Amino acid sequence: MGPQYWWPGESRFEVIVGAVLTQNTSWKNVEKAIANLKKSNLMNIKRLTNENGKNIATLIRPSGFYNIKTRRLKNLLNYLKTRFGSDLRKASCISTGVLRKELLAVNGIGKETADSILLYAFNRPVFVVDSYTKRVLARHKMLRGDEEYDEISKIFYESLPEDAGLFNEYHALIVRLCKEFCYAVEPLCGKCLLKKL
DNA sequence: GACCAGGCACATC
DNA sequence: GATGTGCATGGT
Repeated sequence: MGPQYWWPGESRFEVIVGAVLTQNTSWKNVEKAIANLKKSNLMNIKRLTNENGKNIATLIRPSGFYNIKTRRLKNLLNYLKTRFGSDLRKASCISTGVLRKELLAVNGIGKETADSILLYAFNRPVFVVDSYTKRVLARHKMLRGDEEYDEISKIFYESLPEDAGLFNEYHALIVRLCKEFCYAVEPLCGKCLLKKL
């Protein structure tokens, strides 16, 4: 199906911001929040780090959970500032394992958000397990349903070569599958049945 | 008006 | 360790 060009974002920093904003939120809403930040010239690590929380919260409002997401962004920005002096290029000399551990230590950054940042912002060979991933595996009876995050990612690590580019495309295709075809809970919902006919 | 969307932390048992 | 809950908007 050709390259999917993921993650949708113009810069590494934009990917990082989007990873937090999209927590339990549709990407459509996140796009509005990102557009607001860009309009205010705040899609920049140093400027956003120095911006007051109240204004950030107002701008990211469309993405929902705006107060808690503002706090999470602040926590993450604070880590990036103390660790890299807000220069993301400095992350290149840190091992993926260490980077992941540090990201997970930031309050508000869980496994999926950390892995999204690692893969899509830092190009590390990490497989992202999100609700799309789980849905596809579940529909193909590859999950019982009570597996933990690391247990699910293990399926991919044990089946695929460790390759960031491959993991990127693979996950993007899983998402495309979910969006273009019916991967809801039921085997085939009425709407998709009609579409098929 | 109900339900859902690319989570996470925290309280409680 | 497992389960429940708050966080909030916008689209269908």
